[in-house]
Amino acid sequence: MSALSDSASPLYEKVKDFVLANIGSGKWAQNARLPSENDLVNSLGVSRMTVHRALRELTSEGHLRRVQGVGTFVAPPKAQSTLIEVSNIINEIRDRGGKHRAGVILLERVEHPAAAIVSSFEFDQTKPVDHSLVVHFENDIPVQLEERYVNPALVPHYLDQDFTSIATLEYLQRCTPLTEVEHLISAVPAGPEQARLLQMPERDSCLVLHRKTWTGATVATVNTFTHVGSRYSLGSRYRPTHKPA
Amino acid sequence: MSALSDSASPLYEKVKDFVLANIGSGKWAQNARLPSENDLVNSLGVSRMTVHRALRELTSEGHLRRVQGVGTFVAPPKAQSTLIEVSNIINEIRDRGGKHRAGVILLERVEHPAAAIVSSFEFDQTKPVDHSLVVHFENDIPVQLEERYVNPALVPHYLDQDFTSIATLEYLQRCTPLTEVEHLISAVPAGPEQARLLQMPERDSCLVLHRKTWTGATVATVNTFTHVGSRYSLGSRYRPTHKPA
DNA sequence: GAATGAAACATGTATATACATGCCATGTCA
DNA sequence: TGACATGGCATGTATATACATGTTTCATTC
Repeated sequence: MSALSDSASPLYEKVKDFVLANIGSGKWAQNARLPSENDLVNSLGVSRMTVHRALRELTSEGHLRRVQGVGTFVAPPKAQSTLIEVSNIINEIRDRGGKHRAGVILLERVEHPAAAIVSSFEFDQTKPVDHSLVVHFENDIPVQLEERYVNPALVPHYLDQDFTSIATLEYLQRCTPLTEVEHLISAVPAGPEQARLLQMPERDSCLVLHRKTWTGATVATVNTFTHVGSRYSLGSRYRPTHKPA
Repeated sequence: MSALSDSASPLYEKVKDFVLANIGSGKWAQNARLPSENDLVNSLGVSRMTVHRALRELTSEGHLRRVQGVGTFVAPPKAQSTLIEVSNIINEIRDRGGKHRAGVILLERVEHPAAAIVSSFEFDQTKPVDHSLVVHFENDIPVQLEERYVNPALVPHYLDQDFTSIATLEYLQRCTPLTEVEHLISAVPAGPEQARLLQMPERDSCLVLHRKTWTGATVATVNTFTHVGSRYSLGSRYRPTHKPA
C-alpha cells in the first residue's frame, strides 16, 4: 500500500528513494511532472513536511526542478558537465607514503606588474603583487611547479611564510576562509624554465591548473598555477555521491 | 538584538548567514563548537526547526560537522580538494556560436580485446567490446578526439547510433540513467595518430580526460577518452555555489 | 472578445509539539 | 576502585497547522 521500502532508514529517505526509483525505472521521464506534494501525501501516507523535505533535498541534489505555483519536474541528467575533485598534490604524496620536499625558487614583490598579469588576474593595476615560485618534490624528483600571484592587500604577510614547510595552500585558506574558486585546466608544452625546474624534456606536456580565488566582495584575487609533470598523471579523480546498494 | 540581517531573504537563510559570518570573521574557529540549537533559538529568536534547517543545510554544504548527542562544530576548510566542472566540449562550442561537425574515424566491435584494455577498464574479458573513435570539429578545425570503449551488454546498439549528429554523450546518459562517474585528468604528448587526426604537431601537449562510468550494481563499464588540443585550452571551469553580494 | 478578478492549486516558509536517538557525566552500588 | 544505571542534553525525525507566494484557470464584467 504505502509503496515505501520497509528498511530502517528515516521516512524522508524512503520518499527520496521512492522518487529516485520512479525516475530510474523511466516511469517518470525527463521533464515529466511529478505528483503534487498533496498527492504524494495521500498515496504514501506521510506528512506534507516529510514529502517536502524529500523533494527539496532531491532538488538541491539536482534530480528535480521545482517551480513555485507550478509543480515538480524531473530534471535533465546533470552529467552534461561533470564534477571533478582535484586533490592537493602534497596530500596525494603523503597518502602514498612518499617523502615530500619543497624548493623555493623565487620570492618577490612585484611593484609594477605587467599589464598581462594584471588583466588576466583582475588585480588592481596600481597595487604591487606578490609572486612566488615553488617546486614540490617527491623523493627528490620534482613533481609540481607552483607559481602564485597573490594580492598583498588580501594576504599581508604572504612572502614571510615558510614555503619549504607544507602549508602554502592551507595558509591561503586560513587567511581567506570563505572564498569562491574558479579553475581552468589546460595542457601546454613545457617552456625552457619549466622544463629545467621539473627536470623534464622541453616541449613535453604539462598539465596546467589555473586557479583563481575570490574572497567575498573583495576584488582582491589569489592565483595559483600548478604544473604537473605528465609522468605522474595523478591529475584528479572523483566519485560522486555514492549510495551503497 | 536579533543579530540577524533585515534583508528580504527567508529566516533560515539569515541564520545560515549569521553562522557563516561568525565562521568567516574567525569568531568561531575551525573545529570550535557552536552554540547548541536551543542556545541559538534563544539568542536569535527563531524556532528550533528553523535553526535546525539552517544548520543541516550548512552541514550538507560542508561548512559544519554535527554529531548527534554531542554538538555542532566548524568543519575544516573543504577546498583541500576542489570540485571542478568539466563541461561538454560540444556544448561549449555551441555556446560560443561555433559550427560543430563530428567525423567518425573508426567504429568496430572488438571480439577479443587486449588484456591492457580489459584490466584498465574492468571489463569482463570474455565479452566483446565496442570501440569508437570520433573527431569533433569547430569550424572545420579538429578540436577533440574521443575514443570510447563501451560494454555492449550495457548499451546494446551503441555502434548503430548516428555519431555524426550531436548526441554521443547524451546517448550514453539516456541508456544509463543513474550512474557513477570517475574521472582522471592528465597530460600527454600527442602520438602519431592523435597528431594526425587533430592536425597538431606530434609530441605537442594533449589534455586527456579519462572517464569511467558505472551503472548501479552492474559490473558493466562505459569508458570515454577525450583529447583536447592545447591550442583551445578550454579545459574546464567551475564557480561553486555563488552568492551574489 | 478582452480585461479583470477571484478561486483553486502549487510550492515555500515558520512554528509548536512530540518523540527518537546518541553521548556524556554523575552518582550509586558492589 | 570499578561496573552499571540514569538523567541531562545534544541532535534527528515526524507531524499538524498556519500563512506566504507564485501560477493557472475560469467566470464575470465591460
